[in-house]
Amino acid sequence: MTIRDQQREVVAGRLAAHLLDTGLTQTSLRQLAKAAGVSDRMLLYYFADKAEVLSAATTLVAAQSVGDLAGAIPEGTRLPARQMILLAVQLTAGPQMRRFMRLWVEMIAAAAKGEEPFVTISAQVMAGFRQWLADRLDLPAGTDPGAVAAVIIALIDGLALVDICSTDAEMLAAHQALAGLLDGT
Amino acid sequence: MTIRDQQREVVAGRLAAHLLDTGLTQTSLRQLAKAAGVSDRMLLYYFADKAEVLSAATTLVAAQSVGDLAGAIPEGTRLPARQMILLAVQLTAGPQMRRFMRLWVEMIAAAAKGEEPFVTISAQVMAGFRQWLADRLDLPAGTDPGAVAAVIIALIDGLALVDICSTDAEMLAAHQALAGLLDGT
DNA sequence: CTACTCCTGTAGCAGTTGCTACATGATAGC
DNA sequence: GCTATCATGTAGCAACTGCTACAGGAGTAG
Repeated sequence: MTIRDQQREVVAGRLAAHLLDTGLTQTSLRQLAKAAGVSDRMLLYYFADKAEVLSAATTLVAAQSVGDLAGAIPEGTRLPARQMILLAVQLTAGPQMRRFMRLWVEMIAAAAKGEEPFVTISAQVMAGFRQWLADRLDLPAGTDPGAVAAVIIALIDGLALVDICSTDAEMLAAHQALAGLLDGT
Repeated sequence: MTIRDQQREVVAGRLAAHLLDTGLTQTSLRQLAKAAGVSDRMLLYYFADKAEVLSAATTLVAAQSVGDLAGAIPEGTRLPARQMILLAVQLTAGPQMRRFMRLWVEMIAAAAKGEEPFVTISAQVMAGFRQWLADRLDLPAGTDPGAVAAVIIALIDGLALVDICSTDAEMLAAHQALAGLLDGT
């Protein structure tokens, strides 16, 4: 492994943390280089171009976050939709995961603008997460697990969207209301 | 009313259409000016700065879209949560409203980055829509209408997010799965 | 010792950004 | 007719953008 390959990993790790901290607000090459503790010149030596830099950093962030999520759900768990929703909402509302959700929203918006690498990566992460969730759902026969997973993801991501424009108190009330909706049949 | 005031309205209208078409991809002053059919110099004569330009255009878009939505729901209607969800999903999935939802996602992401005028406007639109929806919900006593409205908005907006990263077939299946979830039980 | 590849810093280019200084015509009040 | 405000065009500035050309040091193979 050359120095270059080592640095690629080190830099990607630092940029992953940087993106979790700042979202996509500080993503010029010079800002990224500063956050990674290298010169912008070297950033483009380690990676081909800006898209590859962001690609490496965001896939790493996504992998870490999926890992965190997976760690909180024991292997082999299968839950009915309602309980999965409650668990997922609870997990993603924590301070750690909340930062990722905010970044995730920004990534999808960038994908909506057609910006690479976000179009590609968002689609991959979304598909991966949908599959991951579908495999852990316990559904009635004849139900499409992928489609139900998509709905659950929509609710989770939607709450992250609403969170951006709301107060903490409003979010708390919303979480309670959701529990009530799922509870009272 | 001075020419300036007239132009402010004309330009805002053209920019509203422009934003619905292109999202937030073409939002430099020169690009906005071109879309409005004026020079960038004049854009900054009509409006104080870029934030005010975008503010005028986005509030207009939001007002128009809320109007469209309101037109599809007769005055005085009150629906239980499940039916409201189905109706809202159906309305926002149409080709017209879908463009607004995409723009809306981009606006919230810009708000997440702390960009003005999106922080202010997103919060206003979100609060207004939540109130509007709460007033049209028929809920059991003791339930917080604003909180339930927030959950419904989260689901609607979340579906728009998922839509960005998904195929049409996947979205169709998701809509069916949602109907199934609300129907069963 | 030489040549060659890997690594890294300096400097800068061409394009875009938001915004502004300045000049000029038009119009209107007196 | 004179002055003052409104309206509009031309030109440009300073900052930032992604990216690159070039030079040089450091180690290594022959």
